[in-house]
Amino acid sequence: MDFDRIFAALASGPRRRILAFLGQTALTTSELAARFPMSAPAVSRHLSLLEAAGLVARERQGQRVLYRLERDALLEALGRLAAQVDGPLRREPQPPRPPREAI
Amino acid sequence: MDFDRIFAALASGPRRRILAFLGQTALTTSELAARFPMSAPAVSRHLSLLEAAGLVARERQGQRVLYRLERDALLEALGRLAAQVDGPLRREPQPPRPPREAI
DNA sequence: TAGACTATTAACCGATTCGCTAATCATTGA
DNA sequence: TCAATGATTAGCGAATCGGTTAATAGTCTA
Repeated sequence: MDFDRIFAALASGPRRRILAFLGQTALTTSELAARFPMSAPAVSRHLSLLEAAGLVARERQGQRVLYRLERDALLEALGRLAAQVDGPLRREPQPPRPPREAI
Repeated sequence: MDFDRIFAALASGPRRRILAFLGQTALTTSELAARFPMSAPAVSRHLSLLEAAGLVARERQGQRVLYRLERDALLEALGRLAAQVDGPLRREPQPPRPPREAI
């Protein structure tokens, strides 16, 4: 898992907003660009970065490219950082919980 | 809550490692610097940034300055991002859970 | 296959980041 | 009050980021 790349990607407000949009529904580059005060090439580069981090997946549909959120990758990264900073006292073995509650 | 500053702070690997150390125990600047292949001024600047983001708190003790992790601020930020990207289907009202499990 | 449309890459620019060393500030204690 | 110690700030250079416009690539359709 690409921890460094993921948190580098999350450092950008526009990228986090892109992720929030994609959390609602998958969107194409131009659909996203229409929602941002930013050129399409700029959006495209943010998406490339997010894809390299494994936070979004792309799927070509004809001329368009549809992006969707890789929700599990993001939640796993957030959970892993949370675990890292959980002090020893809080890291005592706990009964496994179902995935949704694990993060 | 300083969302932008927090995720900007988390973009740096050394800073995340600092947070992991502070998750175990509070440490002074020089104690941290001894654990990193980095000069004390560099560590100090990372700590200033983390403090500005509200992720650590400083407490002077004589000539030393002790830094401790602001665990709740970090966990709250991670949780808030997680909530932002949780699609509508997953955002259905849920019974409040105790703080530790909320993240 | 030519043209239209979507997406990406290239090239550039200003701002920021991140490390360093040197200098300064803060505190203690002789 | 001066010297020692720990922490921070200043100032510098190399690298990266984030946006722009222009050029290129990929895909559909007439």
